Amino acid sequence: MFNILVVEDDKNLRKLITTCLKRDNYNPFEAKDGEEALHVLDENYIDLIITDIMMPNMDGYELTRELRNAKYDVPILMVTAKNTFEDKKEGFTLGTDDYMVKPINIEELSLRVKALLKRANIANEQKIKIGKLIIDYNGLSVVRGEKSYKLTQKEFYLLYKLISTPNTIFTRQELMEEIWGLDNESDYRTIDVHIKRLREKLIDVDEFGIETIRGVGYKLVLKGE
Amino acid sequence: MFNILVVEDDKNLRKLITTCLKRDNYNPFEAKDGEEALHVLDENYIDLIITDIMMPNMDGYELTRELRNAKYDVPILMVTAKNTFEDKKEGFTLGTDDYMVKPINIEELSLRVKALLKRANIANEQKIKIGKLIIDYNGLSVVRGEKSYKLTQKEFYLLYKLISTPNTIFTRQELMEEIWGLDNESDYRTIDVHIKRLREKLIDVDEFGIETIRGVGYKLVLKGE
DNA sequence: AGATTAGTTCATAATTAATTCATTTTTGTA
DNA sequence: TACAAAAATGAATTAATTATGAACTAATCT
Repeated sequence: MFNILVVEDDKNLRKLITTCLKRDNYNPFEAKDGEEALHVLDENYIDLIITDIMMPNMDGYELTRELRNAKYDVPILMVTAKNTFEDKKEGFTLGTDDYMVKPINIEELSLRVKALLKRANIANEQKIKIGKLIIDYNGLSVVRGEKSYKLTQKEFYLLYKLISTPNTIFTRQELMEEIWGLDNESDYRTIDVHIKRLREKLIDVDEFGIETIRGVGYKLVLKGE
Repeated sequence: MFNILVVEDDKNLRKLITTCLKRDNYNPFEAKDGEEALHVLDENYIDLIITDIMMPNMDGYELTRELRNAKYDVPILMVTAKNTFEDKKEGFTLGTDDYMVKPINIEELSLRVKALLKRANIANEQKIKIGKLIIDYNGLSVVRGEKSYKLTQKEFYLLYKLISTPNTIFTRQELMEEIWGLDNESDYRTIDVHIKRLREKLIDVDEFGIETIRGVGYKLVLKGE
């Protein structure tokens, strides 16, 4: 599932686009200007950005410039009423990937999003972002900045399961069936040991914690900053 | 210097486009329909294709279909008078990357070509740079300043695959299918041996390292600079 | 043909993940 | 507070995977 950020100050258009994206099985995020977009990007892993140009506070050009300066290479699709060649040139020069002129055909937008995702080669990225932490399914690792915590398969899948639905208790049986398989006969203590090792390895990760619910199972809780 | 193939039956437009491409320091090739395009592609390495849709013999749709069927992933930009949503949908569905409606602004075409090449870069760029290191596809070597590490074909392709998407684990099966071919029956230990030799040869390259993910595969990680 | 190089296979050693088990610690509650 | 149940922990064990050296085969060059 791809995470797509829609940056657009016109609420109606924004809703129209996100609705369409949802229908196409994307996971849309919203921001009403560049500044808000940067915040969303800080907290979430985003696969593609659709942005308007003219917006209050920080416009689409500025947003694009900021991102490219920060070597952030996410595909960007500009959607705007500005139709002169100079405007397009400005957009492309700043590093946008595609440019559509309003009024846009929402279906064409969908096609272009798909083409861009394909070309950007992010066909199967699976990452969960929590603050500055990135849970990287493809790399089986937890990364924050330079630091990378290496987990083993079982450890990672266990963490991934817990973190996919935070604040929800999973019984040992559920975890066992999901990660070890339905027929597995292993002792439930095995899970305890893996939980222990996870806690140990991620001792200085303060974005979340794994809590024991006595008599029930485990849950992962996100911690406020 | 990028090689760009222009497929267009209208001679005037074709010349206009190629002239513009030359001015932008691209190396244009020409074809007047899909069939001719296939011949050009047979004989030359092409980085990007600009194609009309309506042409005699083989049209742009058919050309795109042929190429994508053959798993030929070159970026394609369609330029056409067909402006209905259905036409665009057809184009994008077949696997085109961008779509421009005639009459086209030749300068915008140039911008879009540039954006596409940039985005497709990883796939077509024959050299990858990492700090002072250059991974040279043509020379099958890794070069830093004066020093050059010579790799064999298999070793190089393996490294190249891993380094094209760093921090991502590739299973032995994926690597085998990609480098040895889908039908290959070789032992997975073969990969281990090549990995070993790579590590050996590149022992004093500290820009990256190849990590074993036990039970999964291998991944290449870039080291902090 | 003979020599050189690249690639593969194989047996064995080394390493690591996963599991089990025994013991200690924690927790809820009678 | 004491007790029993549950969970945490450390250590040992087991099972599986990977690394490695060397032999072998195939391909290429002279």
